[in-house]
Amino acid sequence: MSEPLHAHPVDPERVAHARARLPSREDAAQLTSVLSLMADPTRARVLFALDMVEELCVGDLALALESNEDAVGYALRLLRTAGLVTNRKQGRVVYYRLADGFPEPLRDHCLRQLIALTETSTPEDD
Amino acid sequence: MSEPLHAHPVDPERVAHARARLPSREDAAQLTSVLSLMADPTRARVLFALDMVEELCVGDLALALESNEDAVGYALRLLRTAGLVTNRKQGRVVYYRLADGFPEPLRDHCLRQLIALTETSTPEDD
DNA sequence: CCGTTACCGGGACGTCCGTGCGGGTAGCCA
DNA sequence: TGGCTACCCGCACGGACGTCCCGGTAACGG
Repeated sequence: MSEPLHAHPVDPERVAHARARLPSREDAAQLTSVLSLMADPTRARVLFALDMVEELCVGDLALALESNEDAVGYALRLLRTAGLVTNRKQGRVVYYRLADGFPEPLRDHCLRQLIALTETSTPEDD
Repeated sequence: MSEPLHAHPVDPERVAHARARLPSREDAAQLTSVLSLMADPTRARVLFALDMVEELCVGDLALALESNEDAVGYALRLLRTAGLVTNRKQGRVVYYRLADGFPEPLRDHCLRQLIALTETSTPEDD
């Protein structure tokens, strides 16, 4: 059989310690769903752009990212659905910006920190 | 034609501003590749666990996560390949821990901040 | 009023990713 | 030495994801 019956922990203390304060699968899923949203080049760059210039319409966003409207539109749809960005419609132009409730830790600690990361270089990926 | 020729930016200033300091696609890709590694419930929880108890072997890790060895093994393989964790083999047991070069910003600002996020609650996901 | 622009939405397709399964190796124990 | 344990690896399947393509709607302009 290949199914694990690793019935005897090697270090039961640590197992208990870890298991006790580990996020539940649901919490982890919720967390990773947010991370997944940022874990895409297009969406991440959309967020970066909006973090910098506050507000942009779809076409301009596509221009700034040097991408096409399809990709940007799809990215915005997901971000909007998740509540990370909001839109304001003026005439036939739709302006997007980071949502008011955009998680500050994400913005301050992740978005910006991670940009710094890429500037120095991430860990070796060999 | 469906292809956008949105030739005239609505707000050229902001477009230029954003485009100028936007991470390149490669940088973004590199960044998101790291994020993608964390954007998975199993891998994220593995990292959380290792951040707490410093060192765990594969079987114990599976126990702590209440997962199976297959999932954990696969997660560890990717994390190891990316250089985010290191392993130490003692007898037939392999102990894993966060790599020395584990990006501190990731650890301090993301891992822990994000755990706090899930405890209070993430943004509305309606 | 007709055409164009800016954007949204759905469907189809190719691709990647995580999981489960089976087999393989190295170390322990009797 | 033989069996068992802890772990790694490769493969095939299913599902999710992103992109392309097309049609649809609402606003502006002549």
